[in-house]
Amino acid sequence: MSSFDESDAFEAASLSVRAMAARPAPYLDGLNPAQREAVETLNGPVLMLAGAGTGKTRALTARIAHLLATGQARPNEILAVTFTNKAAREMRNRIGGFMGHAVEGMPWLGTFHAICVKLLRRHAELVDLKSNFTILDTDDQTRLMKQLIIAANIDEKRWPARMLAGIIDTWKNRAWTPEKVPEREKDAFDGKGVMLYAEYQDRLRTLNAVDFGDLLLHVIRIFQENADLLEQYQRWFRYILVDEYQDTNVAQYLWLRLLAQSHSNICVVGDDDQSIYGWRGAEVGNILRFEKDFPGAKVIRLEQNYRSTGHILAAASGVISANKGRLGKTLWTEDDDGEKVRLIGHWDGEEEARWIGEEIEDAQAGRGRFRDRVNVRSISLQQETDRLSKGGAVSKHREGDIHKVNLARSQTLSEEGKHNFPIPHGFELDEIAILVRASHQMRAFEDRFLTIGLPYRVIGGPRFYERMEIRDAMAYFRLVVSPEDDLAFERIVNVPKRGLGEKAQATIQQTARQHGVSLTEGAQILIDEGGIGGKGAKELQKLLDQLQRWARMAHGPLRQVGPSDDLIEEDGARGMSHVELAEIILDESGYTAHWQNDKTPEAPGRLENLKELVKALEEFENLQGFLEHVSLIMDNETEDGVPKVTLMTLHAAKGLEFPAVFLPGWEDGLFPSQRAMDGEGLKGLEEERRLAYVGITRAEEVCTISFAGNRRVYGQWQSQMPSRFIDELPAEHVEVLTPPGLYGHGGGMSAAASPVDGMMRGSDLHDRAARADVYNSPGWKRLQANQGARHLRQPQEARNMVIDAEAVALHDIGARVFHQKFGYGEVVEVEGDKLSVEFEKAGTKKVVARYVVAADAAGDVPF
DNA sequence: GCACTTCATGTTTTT
DNA sequence: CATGAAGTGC
Repeated sequence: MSSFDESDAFEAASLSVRAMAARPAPYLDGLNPAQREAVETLNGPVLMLAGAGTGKTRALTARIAHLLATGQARPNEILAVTFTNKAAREMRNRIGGFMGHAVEGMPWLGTFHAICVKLLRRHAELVDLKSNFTILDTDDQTRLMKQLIIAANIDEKRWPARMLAGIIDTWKNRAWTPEKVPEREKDAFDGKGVMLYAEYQDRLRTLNAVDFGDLLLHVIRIFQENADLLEQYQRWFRYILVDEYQDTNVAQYLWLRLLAQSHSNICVVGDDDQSIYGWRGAEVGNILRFEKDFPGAKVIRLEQNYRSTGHILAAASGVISANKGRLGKTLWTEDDDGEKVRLIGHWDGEEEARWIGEEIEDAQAGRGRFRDRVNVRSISLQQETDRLSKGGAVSKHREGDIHKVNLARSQTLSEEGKHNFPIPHGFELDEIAILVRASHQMRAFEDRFLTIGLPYRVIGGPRFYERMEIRDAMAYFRLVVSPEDDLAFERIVNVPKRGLGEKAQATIQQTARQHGVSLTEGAQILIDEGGIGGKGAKELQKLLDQLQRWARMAHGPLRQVGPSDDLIEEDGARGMSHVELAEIILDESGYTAHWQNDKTPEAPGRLENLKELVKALEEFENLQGFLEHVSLIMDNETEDGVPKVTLMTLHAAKGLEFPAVFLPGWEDGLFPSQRAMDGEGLKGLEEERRLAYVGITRAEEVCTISFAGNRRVYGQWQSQMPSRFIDELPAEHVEVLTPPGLYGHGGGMSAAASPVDGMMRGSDLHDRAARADVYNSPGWKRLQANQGARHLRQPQEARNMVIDAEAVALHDIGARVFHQKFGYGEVVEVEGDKLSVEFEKAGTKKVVARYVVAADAAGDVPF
């Protein structure tokens, strides 16, 4: 569990304790006046402008608690919409905390999509669907579109399916059905976009399927075409709350407007400065226009920030103030100024990763510049006790209104208000995050952290349910649950290989189409007609039989349909759980074996994932329930309890907070990203700037921004200019650290570095040019002048050299060594200061010699 | 139908 | 550079 989750859990728990003390309205405790107003203004439209870290979720959940506690609404009369399942879950938990018991009901608290699924299952027939429709994910969508593109005889290379998917998605975000796509967009996709869109919708209807966009659009259509039904729901949802309103797209806006227009009891919460999903269809305009859309709206600004120190907040405000057309908020804090935002330039991306790695090690151990760190910070008692108790350093308990906290020196403090806590140590790893603009930037850090054995976790990346093996397995499950799921059939007919190649599959398609049946049935007909022979026919028949058998097993008590003896015997297995069934399916289909026989390095991991999938099944009643769940939920957080540094994109970081944040790669072209600016011009730049704002405001205590003078982009070394956002940082809130790689080396950097490093650095000429760029940036100069550069520490290279000399001498081929992360192994190759080591558990890895010690000296690792 | 090659491509991604 | 998709040869 990450830090924010835990602190929330604690807060919820402690609040529920208060509730039991029978106070009248516990959810009002500790709210500031603005929050309180937001909670108590129940009727009419409310726009809650909540800046970063201003207790938005707190206010939102308290508002719901207030609605319930005052009897204004019953739990099922509140429609509360979020964007993520995580946010919905958190809200549910918090309300539970306020109310002192689990919230029964609240069936309409969820994501837009989850709520729409619910509505659509009820009224599917109104849009020509059956209520058991399947929800396609992006992969299914593109495959389907690819078929349509090929069928329409369009060059699939010039007009790829992914592009069409993107276009249609954009249209759906704007609530454009094929007929409503405006004239100016009609030349999209070689002029065939609209046609393909219409065909795609047709295909979906025949497949009894919808995509994510449809969930919204179908419901909108139902409401528009059935006034009585709409009215019913308008009456039903007496109060509407929307989180992250700045992220809503046109379709979501229309959806909300339909439901809210009768009573206008709609409260939206958002921050225009944190709108970072414009490229995905989010319309900042929705929040900017709210007062016009809902006349008489009360605008409440939450401006007191409880998260970041003064300097951090001021730096963030300075950057965002460059944007135009903001609703405008002035964030302030009672907190101390704290440490200034730290800014540092590096020679290149690797140096940057190396430096951050060392900073983290120092911070973690309370070493180096963190050694004397006694950070006095005003925070709430809960936060502090929670923070410290994670390290097992303190115990905490309550006596009435008094918290007892046993720190190194025992302190007794009253519960309310803020206190100054000396923090006599650095940071735990899970209090540190590195936030990057693009996920490929993570690599440098992963490489580095692996080498030095620093535990890290990557948030985002390929998600669990998007992985090939998981999708394959789920296709099997889908097919068992609904044999007419053609997309699932296509996916797995030949996985594992059954000798059913392109040709055979095309024949199945053809047969199915001729008879107007599903692929499963088509395949059976094909076999019966003898249209397919040999090994393929045999394998196909086997698959079809298996599918039927699994389906019977899935349906519990069997009707007397089993024709053969062994099927009857299988009936004995009717009490079988869906978990066992899943295992059987994966086994008998040969899918497990398929990966067991696979010798690629990923195979073991994939098998591991399959095991996890089966484990995840346990939480559901049956396969159907599970499939419904995963089609909407795509999150994936596995925790092993080891504190780790978090690596993620700025986008993924929205809504989170960390005591220490590193923001690397602030270079023009990277951040702000060139593409964002090319595509959307000023609009794109402003969104990038909001991203910068989001990044800085994630930090509670220490925020470190960095850039590199050189970076390898697509294999080519490029010299980089510091980001224009660096120019926009208000100098008085920034401390410039001298880049170690650029200090005290003269021109002899390449020569002084190790041979390997020397090679990686490229020519001297290039070096000089790049260095000039770094120092010529206006922002850099200004900051230098303002701050006066301070010497930071001994240059990195020089420190390493000494150790390297020892390390290289120590390890020869054949030596048994120990590595902090990979364990014991044997040196198989030596190249300068890099060793190839065959580890007993981790396989063969390249590591830097100084991070490995002779096996018998494993006790005193030199870091 | 499969293994090996060449070739283009290269943000962000709540559901 | 490094990854994935499409193309080529067996």
